[in-house]
This record gives sequence, C-alpha cells and structure tokens, in this order.
Amino acid sequence: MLNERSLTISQECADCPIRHRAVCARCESDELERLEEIKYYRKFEAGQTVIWSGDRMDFVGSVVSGIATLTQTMEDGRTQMVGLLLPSDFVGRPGRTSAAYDVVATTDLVMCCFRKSPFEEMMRQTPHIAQRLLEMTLDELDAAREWMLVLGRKTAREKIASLLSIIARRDASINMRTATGTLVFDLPLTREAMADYLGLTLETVSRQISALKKDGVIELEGKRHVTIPDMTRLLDEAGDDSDGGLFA
Amino acid sequence: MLNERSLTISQECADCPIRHRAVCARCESDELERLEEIKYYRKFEAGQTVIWSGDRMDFVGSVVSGIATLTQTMEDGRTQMVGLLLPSDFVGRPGRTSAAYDVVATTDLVMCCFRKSPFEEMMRQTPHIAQRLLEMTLDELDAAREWMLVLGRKTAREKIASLLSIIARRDASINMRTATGTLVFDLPLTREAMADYLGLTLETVSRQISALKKDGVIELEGKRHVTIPDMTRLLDEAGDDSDGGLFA
DNA sequence: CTGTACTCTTGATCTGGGTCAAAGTTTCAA
DNA sequence: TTGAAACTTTGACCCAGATCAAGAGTACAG
Repeated sequence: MLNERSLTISQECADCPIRHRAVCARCESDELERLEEIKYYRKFEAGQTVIWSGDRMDFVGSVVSGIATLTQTMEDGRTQMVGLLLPSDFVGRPGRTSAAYDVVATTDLVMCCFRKSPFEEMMRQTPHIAQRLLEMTLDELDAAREWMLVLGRKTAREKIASLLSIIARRDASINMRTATGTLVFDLPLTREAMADYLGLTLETVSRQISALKKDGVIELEGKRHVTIPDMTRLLDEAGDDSDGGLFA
Repeated sequence: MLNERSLTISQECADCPIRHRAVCARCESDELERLEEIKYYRKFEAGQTVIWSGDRMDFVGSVVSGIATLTQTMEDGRTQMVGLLLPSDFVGRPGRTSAAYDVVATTDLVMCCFRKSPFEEMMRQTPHIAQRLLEMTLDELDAAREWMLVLGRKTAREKIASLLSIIARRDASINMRTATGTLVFDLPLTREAMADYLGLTLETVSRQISALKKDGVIELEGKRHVTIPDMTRLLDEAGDDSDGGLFA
C-alpha cells in the first residue's frame, strides 16, 4: 500500500499533518496521539480526480507519494494549472468548506488525510500548527507569484526551461545526480499537462522540448526520461536571475 | 496627514495590525496597548519605491490609504506585477528578512507599520493573529491562482475586462454606485501598470480599452474615469463563470 | 501478435498581440 | 502662458505561438 518513498518519509515523521519532513521536529507526542485518531490514508489512480472545484471538502491532508495538480477551468474548456502537488505538499484550506480548484492525480497517488473539523480543532489548540501552515502558505504564495512572471512575461522556450528547472529542483531528493553533476529524472507530466501549466499548447511544448534537445540543453530518452547535463545552462535558458528560487 | 478614507478605517479599528476592518472584532485591549508601542506611520509619494526586492525588510504593515503594487523584474527589464495592494492589505512576511518583490507606491500612500521582531513576538503570544494572517494569506493565494488563469489563458480583451472587474469589486467601498446600478470609479493605474499586471504591452491595453469603450461595455471620461453601465456585461467579457470571485 | 486508443512529433498556415513610429493629451514647472 | 516631459492613442507591419492536419511511436486489452 505505501511505497518505498512514502516509507522514507514515514521514518522521519509519519503523522505530522503538514509537510512531513519539515515540521516533525516540532511535533509533540500528545499531538501525535490525537492526530492518530483522525488520520486515514486515501489512494487514487493516475487520472482520477481527488476533488472537483466547488465540491464540499471535508478533509485536509498531504501528499505521501505521487503527484497531483491543481487546475482551474473556464466554461469553454480552457484550463490553467495553478499548482503542482508533490510529496509532502499540503492540500486543503482550513476554514473554507468547498474546494476552489480541481485536484487531479497525474500519477498513482497516496494521501494522508485528516477529517477537517477535528483538524481545525487541533489547530486552534496548538498554535504552532497554524504558524507552520502560515509559513507553508507564504511559500506557496511566493511560488505562485514567481509563476505569474513565467506566465506573463516569458517566451515559450523560457517557460519550458523554467518548468524543467522547477521539477529538477523540487524533485531533487528523488533524482539521480551522477558524479559529473548531471541531473536525471522522469517527467511526471504529459505534454498536455505541461502546456496547461505553462499557458501554451501541447504542440508548442513538444516543439520547444525538441529544440532544447537539439541545442544540447537537455537530453531525452523516450518521451519522459530527461537528463540535464548542465543545470546552469538550463537556468540561463529559463531567464532566471541567479538560481531562480522557484518553489524555494 | 491621514486622509478621510484612513480616518474612516480608524473609526473601526485604528490599531489592528492586519486588515483593519476585518479583524478588529477579535482584538483585545491589552493587545492594542502593546501594538501601540511598536506602531508608526510611513508616507510615500506616488512613484516612490517602498522597498526593493532583496532588501532587508525590518517591518510589516498594512496600507492605510493609497495603492501600491508588488512587481517582479527580470534582468532584461521585463516586469510582471504580481499583486495589487489596496487599503487594508497587509505587507510583509513574518519570518523572512528580505523582500521578495519590489513594492512601489502608485499613488500617494500611507502605511501603518510595525517593527518586525516585536510584531513576531506578539504573533507568538497571541495565536489569533497567526490564524488571521493565515486566512488572509490563503485569500491572497486564491487571488494569485485566479490571476494565473487570467495570465495563462485569457485573451487581451478578457484580461482588460478581468482587471476592470477586479478593481470595480475591490474598490466597491469607495466607488459611486448610482441609482441605476451603474458603477463609477477612477482607474488607479497607468496604462503601463495595467500592462505589467496583465502581461501585455501598453499599446495593447490602450487598444482594448478603446475597443471596450466603442462596444459600450465601459464609458470613459478622460483617461482615468470609468463608468460601467452593466457589470454583468463586463463579467461576461472577462469570461468569468458566475461572478468571478476574484480577490474574494 | 494485433488492433485500438493514446500520446507525441512535425509540418503548413494563420492570427493575436508585439514592435516600431508618430501624433495627440495632460500635467506641471518656470 | 508656455514649453517640456509624461502619458495615451492610433496606425502599419511583423512574428511567436496558435491552429489545423497528418503521421509516428507506445501501451495494452483481447
């Protein structure tokens, strides 16, 4: 049921309600006991919708393994991905009863959930949870605003490079990093999902990936397996000053 | 020094550190006393930069009157506005020492500030401040994500309509609303600032505003004075489902 | 295997919005 | 009152990325 990755996280802090790795140091044992009572796991298959925008949302939780996306859709079908949920990311909004975006599993997904009202009750009693949640939300806000620059002002090629560098950095713990500093990972998104994230069409995404490949910025094996020979070069293509700091 | 508008807010809760109107009901008198000691006002003129991205930020605060923008800039000068600060909005990030964006006053601006470390100390002692700040940050996150849809997927005309409807709604308390339901307000942004917000050029902004005017969606008196005869029509142009909910 | 349904790539063409240029408005200092 | 600077509008032209179209892998159910 739980895969290798989720177990790795579990060793550090299986029960911490929010961002397992980062907060466990502050958890106290009586909190953990109370959380144990309201905790449960949910599994979703790739492509399954975790929750629809506007639906009643009676839980909060965090991703244990797999990847999910937050998307917004206009009536005519135009969609924009507004967030990417990787393992340890928190989902849900204490204090609001309905979901603001569609949450869709893009790979098989395991989530650690807590029923909402008990969680909110706990939050009221233990201030550090609200403080930790505030820090995380501020991080997400920074990431969202960083992404606004990508969406509003970058070219297609820069957008692709930005996305690749985010995935490379966010996924750093899973990635292979060879002796030469080469970074290797599998793209967790289809071309269409990348297009929805970047505000492009899937054809443009495909073309730009081909172009980056031709220019030696990335190497591709199959459709998904990416190696980045020189991260500096990629960041340069992304137009980021310094190291970018996306999804800090 | 303080104008009519700021006094209006003051009547409700002059000293509440965050979003004056919304939080004052929860303030307790001893908190207010302690806040009084660390509170001070700062004035900025239109065009002045409140703080530069990367600079040390030793205060937090909220806008009392006037309008400021949060912007990000690439080395080559491309800029993207990532947020609009209207009266009662909170600025600053507890727990981080340097600013992540440029904050620029677009009109004359009065801010109510608090030195950072005393404020953080207070936050630690009074949990409801962290909780309130969390709610506000989640609101901002929703707004940022809503804006990502605008930036990534909307046409120039839809972008302009979206911006106008946001300003109309956000500014509702200052706006004139005539007997016929007509909405009247002054644009607080130049064409260039609008372009930076929308990921467009100022020429395109100008053209689309002219087009909306020609089509009777808006009326213009001079460059800044806007009247919206039919809000439903404007929202329709913005492509928003229902009432949009931007900057909820 | 083999067919069917995806996902991805590549080509040809079109167009919304960018770029460049010029002139009209405001604003405000002198 | 006048002149200069800043903001805005409008026109002409162009190009990055969208759209339309056709194949080429790939995955997997039967």
